[in-house]
Amino acid sequence: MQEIAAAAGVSRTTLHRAFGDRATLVERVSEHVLAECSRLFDEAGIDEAPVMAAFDRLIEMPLPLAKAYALLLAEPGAYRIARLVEEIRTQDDRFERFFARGQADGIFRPELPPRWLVYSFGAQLTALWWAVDDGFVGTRDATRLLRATVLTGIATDAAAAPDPGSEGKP
Amino acid sequence: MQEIAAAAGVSRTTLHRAFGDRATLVERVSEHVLAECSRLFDEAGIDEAPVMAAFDRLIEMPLPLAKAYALLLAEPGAYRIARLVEEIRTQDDRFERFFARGQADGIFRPELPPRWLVYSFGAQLTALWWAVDDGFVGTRDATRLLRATVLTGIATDAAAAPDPGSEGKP
DNA sequence: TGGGGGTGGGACAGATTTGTTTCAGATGGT
DNA sequence: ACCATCTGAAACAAATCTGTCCCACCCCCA
Repeated sequence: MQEIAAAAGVSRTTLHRAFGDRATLVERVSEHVLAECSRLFDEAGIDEAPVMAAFDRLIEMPLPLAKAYALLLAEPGAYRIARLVEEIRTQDDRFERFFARGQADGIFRPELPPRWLVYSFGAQLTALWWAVDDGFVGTRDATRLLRATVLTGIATDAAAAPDPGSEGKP
Repeated sequence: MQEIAAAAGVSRTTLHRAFGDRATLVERVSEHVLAECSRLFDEAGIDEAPVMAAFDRLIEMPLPLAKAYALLLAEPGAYRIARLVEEIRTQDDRFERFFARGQADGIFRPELPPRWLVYSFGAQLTALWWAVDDGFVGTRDATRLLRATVLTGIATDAAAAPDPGSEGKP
């Protein structure tokens, strides 16, 4: 509480006046993050817009939201609030349907479980915020790097298709 | 402490006798995790073995270590121990050199900063543990999914190369 | 000049955590 | 049976955290 108040630039007293209990504080913050996330999904049109276009809008998500979402998932107290757990599950399911739709449309590889894509994408989004925060990635490069890594991976085309079996050996 | 002791199946007293202070406990555990990680890097031969072979050995890393490493990075107290921070930096640099070597050998895309590859790979490794833990990914599929997602991404070959410009439109 | 309304500092009791000590019981080797 | 060693339960003081007061202060508006 002391640290939170200090980070927010207010006193512990004010923090308490604004949110009351500690439990209600995490609840309010979590609700806000989830709602913001849902709003971004809406704006990107992940339910109905063309998959690749929605994907491109999605990866421009503001990084601070990714940070907040990661911190929310890292907060153990959040999992004790049934409504929040339910909401997180709902969002995951929604995101999973997006990837499944992409697979049906031939955009995403069908052999990868859509649920795994949710995890993988989310993890890389968090990693991107972290890398930017640590100063290793510029804000300008962020979207490009995320798009490249998520969509086409890190291997070169030559290395990714070793079936022809004619490269790499001296 | 109470929870840690319970999770370890011992009493709080024994935990204290074994590690003394709480600070020294996190320090000892962190040291162990870092050392284990370094040992796995050695075994995989990330400094000198052929890049793709080392990569394939690396992605078979035991998931519990990824879990422990993620928890270590999530522990705020760890960053107050200068030696640990230094060690983490050393490991990151070593891993970054691995990716740079892969780029020099034509295995990894040269346009992605090696440091970002460290972040992206680490994030997906953590995500994989999480997905397995949540029951969405079987232990048997784990390595395959990680390899596919990291190396070649999630897009189909058709969607990944939209330059020819002849697919996806009805 | 005189209030509202919001804010911070300080103080407070209650709860929780932490580190330590003591003692009783279990284990295992000789 | 005996001793060494380890463990857990309980109790304890010290420290920290939490939630709530109260009061002084500041700022803005009338």
